[in-house]
Amino acid sequence: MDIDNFVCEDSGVSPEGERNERSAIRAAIQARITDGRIRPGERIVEQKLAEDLGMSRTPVREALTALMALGQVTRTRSGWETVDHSRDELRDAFRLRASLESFAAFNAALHATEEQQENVRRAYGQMHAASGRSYSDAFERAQVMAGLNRAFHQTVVIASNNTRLPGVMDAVVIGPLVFSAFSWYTEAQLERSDFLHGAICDAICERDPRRAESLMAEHIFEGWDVVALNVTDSQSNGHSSDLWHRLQPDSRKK
Amino acid sequence: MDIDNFVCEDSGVSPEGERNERSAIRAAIQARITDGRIRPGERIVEQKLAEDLGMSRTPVREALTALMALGQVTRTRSGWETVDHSRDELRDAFRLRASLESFAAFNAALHATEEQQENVRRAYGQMHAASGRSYSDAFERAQVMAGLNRAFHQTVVIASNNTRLPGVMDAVVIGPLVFSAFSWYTEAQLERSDFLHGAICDAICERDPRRAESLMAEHIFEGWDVVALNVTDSQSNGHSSDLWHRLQPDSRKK
DNA sequence: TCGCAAGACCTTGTATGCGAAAGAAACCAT
DNA sequence: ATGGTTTCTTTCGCATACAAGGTCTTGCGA
Repeated sequence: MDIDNFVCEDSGVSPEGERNERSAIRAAIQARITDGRIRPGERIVEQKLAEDLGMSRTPVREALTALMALGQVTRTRSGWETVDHSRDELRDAFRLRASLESFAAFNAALHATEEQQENVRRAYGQMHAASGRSYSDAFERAQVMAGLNRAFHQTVVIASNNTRLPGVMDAVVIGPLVFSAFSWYTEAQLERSDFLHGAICDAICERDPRRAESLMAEHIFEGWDVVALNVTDSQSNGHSSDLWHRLQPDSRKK
Repeated sequence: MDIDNFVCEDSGVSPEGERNERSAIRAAIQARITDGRIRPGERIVEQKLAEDLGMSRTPVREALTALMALGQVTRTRSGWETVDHSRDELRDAFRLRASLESFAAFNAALHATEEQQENVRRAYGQMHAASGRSYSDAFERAQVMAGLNRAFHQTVVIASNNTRLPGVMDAVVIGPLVFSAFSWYTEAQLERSDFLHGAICDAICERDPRRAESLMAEHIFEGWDVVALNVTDSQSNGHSSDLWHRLQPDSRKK
């Protein structure tokens, strides 16, 4: 099997309902969407994708169905395509995410175990370190940072100890945006983000739910600020990362 | 096709990504789960279900995949089964739901159009009327009330005008519980619920977000109170409605 | 040159076949 | 009688076949 473990961060806490093989396929497709190899609004042909992943249509189809339930792809009259959110939809998604992640932070501060606190600290530490590093190109930076960022937020969500939450988050986070956002951050904004991560981390470990909650909300809203500045008006059509296409010129297959 | 339009409330706002046929299948299965024809934790055999619905395994499989992404069924080592939530998981789901529906109510109060306000009023009115009616049996009552209740909450969610929210709610509401809950409500509790619905309705129409928010949270939490009293300890195993099995004795197919 | 229509091509939706793996049952031995 | 092993049955996972519907192209006529 030829599945690339590229930005292949598995959905994290696999909800114990999927077996690896299966979620690997989904993750592979998801990765293609988040990092921009499949652009927003682009059509997806089952056969092509199947060949590309070295398998038959059936499992691909299944993965796409799951992704549809998570709101990442849609079915058009005939065919699949990745969703291309309008600016309003993006705003909605961020507001919702602010609400949910605040909830997560609040509960993490309340209920996180020692070990989970440690995980949050570690995730923060890694990201803090990574924001100081230098990178060969913007793509690599975005890739690394987005991955670690995702890990941090996921750790907090898990630390909330709400069994239902991780699954729901998958339906809220807009992959491509979080990814390309990191190519939009200025140095100052990156520092600010890092600072808030640290503060959130502290609030959780000091068991200060209200503080963790409001910090997280603020953090997400500031994320929206960055996105809002960079997303063109209404129908976004490719708001997100052309990064991959700009930086990986070899694979410009049509 | 032999799909029953029984408790076949379509997912409401079909996220514009599914076509009727498809969502009808999903709804049919969902209905079987919510009203207890398929019990929590019960195994699902693709072939059986397919025959039962008068179709092949493939579309059934697809529907199940979608339901898995929504956290309503899981894949075991080999096979499907409906999720059987532990008491803790149910608590988590209700807390999350409280958070999300508060968010919905808040935004509904802020952003609902005139027409949407009217829809909320109407949904409340219908449920208010229905709680006065008399019913032939407990099953019918639960069925009608659960349906209208769902409609009311869905209307509020839609009135929030957050495009992302309806889809997310599907992953949070535990079907079987909302259904059987209505067989647990005492007369007083039903009245209380009705009262809160009215208050929520008012708060939304008077554009009082904070009030709508806290009322909704309270409403959900009180819902949890009822559930908490009726759900047996940890691993629930059939906490929910045996209603269907008790009241529809003819279809006791094993 | 442009518009419309017919045809070819492509893509999905559903059904079905087959191999593999899990589960159940039966059987043997201790 | 019980435990372990072996066989047998069930059920899924994946691949593939075929039909229906959509899309694009091409060709003809105005």
